[in-house]
Amino acid sequence: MNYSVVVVDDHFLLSQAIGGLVQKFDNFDVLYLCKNGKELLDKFEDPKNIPDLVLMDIKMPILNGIETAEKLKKDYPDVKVLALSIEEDEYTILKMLRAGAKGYLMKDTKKDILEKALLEVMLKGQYYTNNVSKILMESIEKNIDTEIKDKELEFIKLACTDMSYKEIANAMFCSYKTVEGYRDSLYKKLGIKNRIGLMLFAIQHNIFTP
Amino acid sequence: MNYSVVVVDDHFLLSQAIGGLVQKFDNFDVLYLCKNGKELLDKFEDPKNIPDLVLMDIKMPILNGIETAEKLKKDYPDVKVLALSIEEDEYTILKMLRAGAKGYLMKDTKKDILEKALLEVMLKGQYYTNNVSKILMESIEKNIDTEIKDKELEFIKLACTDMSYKEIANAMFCSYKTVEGYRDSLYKKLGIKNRIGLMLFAIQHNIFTP
DNA sequence: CAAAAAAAGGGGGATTTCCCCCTTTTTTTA
DNA sequence: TAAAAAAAGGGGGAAATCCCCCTTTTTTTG
Repeated sequence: MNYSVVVVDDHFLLSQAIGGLVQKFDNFDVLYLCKNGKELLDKFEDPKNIPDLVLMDIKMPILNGIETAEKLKKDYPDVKVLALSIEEDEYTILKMLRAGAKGYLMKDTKKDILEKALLEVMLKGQYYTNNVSKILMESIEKNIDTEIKDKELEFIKLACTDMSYKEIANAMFCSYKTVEGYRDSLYKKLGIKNRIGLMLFAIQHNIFTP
Repeated sequence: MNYSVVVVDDHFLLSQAIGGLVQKFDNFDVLYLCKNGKELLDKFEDPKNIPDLVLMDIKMPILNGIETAEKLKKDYPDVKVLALSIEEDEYTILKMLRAGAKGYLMKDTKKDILEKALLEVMLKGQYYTNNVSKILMESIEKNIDTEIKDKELEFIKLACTDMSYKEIANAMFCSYKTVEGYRDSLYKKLGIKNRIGLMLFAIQHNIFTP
């Protein structure tokens, strides 16, 4: 009996391609494809649509990968989730793993690595590439008390631009004072003292890639 | 008759190793090794010490590669200069080429590339690796009127640090107002409006590598 | 060598950033 | 559901940054 897999990705071409690959693997069958998390959860209403493993993008419209993974962890804890994304920053990857993903693959992963990852997740419960393991290790070493909120992450990315805080507030649809709040809280918890320090932090943690 | 080569580098181990490589090449002989530009120019007093080609580091004590190349261009225009350095920024490479170097090689260049470069410089007058050609092309496209001075370059590198301008002035042994002058002139000629913009520029042009 | 250009230094004001400490609203959690 | 925590917003002052315009000294160049 093969393991059943569902691919969730808003880029239909990509999910089709990946579905095609998975279908060819010996121990796996593709059950169906979805365009976002909402569609997936709707499908799950019918128990025969619940797969062994979900291969899911992070950035998706309506219900994104992290939110979907959290719901799956709560309501369908037996379904394994494997994240599949291009170039996310360290904190997003970390959040996806905290949300219950058993591993994280780059979209340009070679097909035998994909097969290996699928198998390991089904057999051993998880699969981490070198990169991801490194991020995990570092996050354990350094960031015990430094969890960065979504809005703060968004702010950091804009702060790596030559925009003033006033302009950033505009872009984030919030008040200037709120933006100052994000900045102050980040400066405090990251132990930095100015915007250049924030930018250096962002580069070092792949939040911003120049 | 083989071409004669002199290697100039303050790291004696390295210049010995490179000298050894060059000696083995079919068309080249090593005349002698030098530790800096001053030593080289002293040697040149005796005409039989003047080689066909000088393979020279940029960062050296007493007389550096750029200054030496300028003197050679003036007093010994027939001697070809090939720069040999690790990870310099775009503007330093450009300055070395303006000073008369016929090409620029990374220190970790493979030995057949080194041989190829030496031959091409002797036969065709120049050798540019892909990287260097790209920098040259870009400098022609964009930076016609933007030449960055030494002190400005030094300032940019420090501005990519979380130091305040006061601290930078201290580090550069000059007044705070002078540093402000460097900044203002850079902002004007690069068309940027704040320190983040300067940092982005520095990263894009390999002046600062995070 | 004289004129021109560049480097170094400065004054002063407008703006932005930094760093506290505070209130109200929303969200979490026990 | 009540208490606690977090998010959002704000006041205000000190410091840093930005942006002019100016003088003196040094260097370059015709």
